[in-house]
Amino acid sequence: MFIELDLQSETPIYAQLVDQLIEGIASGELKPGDPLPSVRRLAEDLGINLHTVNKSYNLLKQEGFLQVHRKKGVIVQPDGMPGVTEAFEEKLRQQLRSLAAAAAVRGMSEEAFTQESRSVYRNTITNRGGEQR
Amino acid sequence: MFIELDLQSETPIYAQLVDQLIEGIASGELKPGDPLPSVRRLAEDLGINLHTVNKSYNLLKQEGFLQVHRKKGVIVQPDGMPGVTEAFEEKLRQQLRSLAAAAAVRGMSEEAFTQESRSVYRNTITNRGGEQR
DNA sequence: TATCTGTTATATTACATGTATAACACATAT
DNA sequence: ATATGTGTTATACATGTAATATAACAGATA
Repeated sequence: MFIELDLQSETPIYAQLVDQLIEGIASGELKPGDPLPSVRRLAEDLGINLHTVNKSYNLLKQEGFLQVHRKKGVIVQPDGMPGVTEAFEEKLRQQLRSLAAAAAVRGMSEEAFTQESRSVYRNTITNRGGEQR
Repeated sequence: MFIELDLQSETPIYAQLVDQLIEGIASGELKPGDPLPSVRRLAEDLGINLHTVNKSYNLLKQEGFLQVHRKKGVIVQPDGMPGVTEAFEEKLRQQLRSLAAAAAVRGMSEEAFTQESRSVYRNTITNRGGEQR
């Protein structure tokens, strides 16, 4: 599992980590039941603090993407991922609204925006990391 | 121009304001050359501080969506909006990647995600809750 | 002259982020 | 049993951001 953090980014480290773990699950690189590194191990590997990793893990646990087993440690949710809840749809729409408006103002067409969304979705669930085009 | 702020939201007030002004421009509710309220006026109307409005205006000015005229005050960019820059495309893709992964993990199909994007784009550039213009 | 504009400066409060130690209960391997 | 590793919790500290509060300035306006 590749994880690349940008310590200069305005996006918090714990949020970058959450994003990349979700992308790992979406891409199939992380499968249900797979173990994740311990908070101390991953923190050391990434050169960050234990509590920052713990915060990410807890957020993912709270959303139902991870489980914590006293025996197996932290694993990817093996009993089915959370579905498309009303809360998620609302958040998705709100974020898309912001992106769509910024795109439209800059002259990006409906088709271009829609195709970009489709393209990103495809790259998300298949390829990872590499550049293309 | 309706502006609704959620003071309880985790999204900063200045960012909500930036978003809604861009949506106003995208929808056509705000047209190039249109004047915006003064920082003091808008701050008072919204019940927030002058500097918060000023921060939003400055961000929008810096991105090229607003102009500040010594005579006309703050107006919507009359000389053509910024286009689809490389920096914007990169930011758009990064945000879409996060959304697409979260959607995919929850079982949202490519088609559903794509159609949601298209739908939101359409609602953005057309009518906004019964405005006349 | 008095008022309004954006702008700048300073100060303060509150909160988020990230780090740093330390300790706890539980499980596991030697 | 002892040592080690696990997630978890508590406390503390430094830094930066967000938001507010006053105050002042230069330029435009009525």
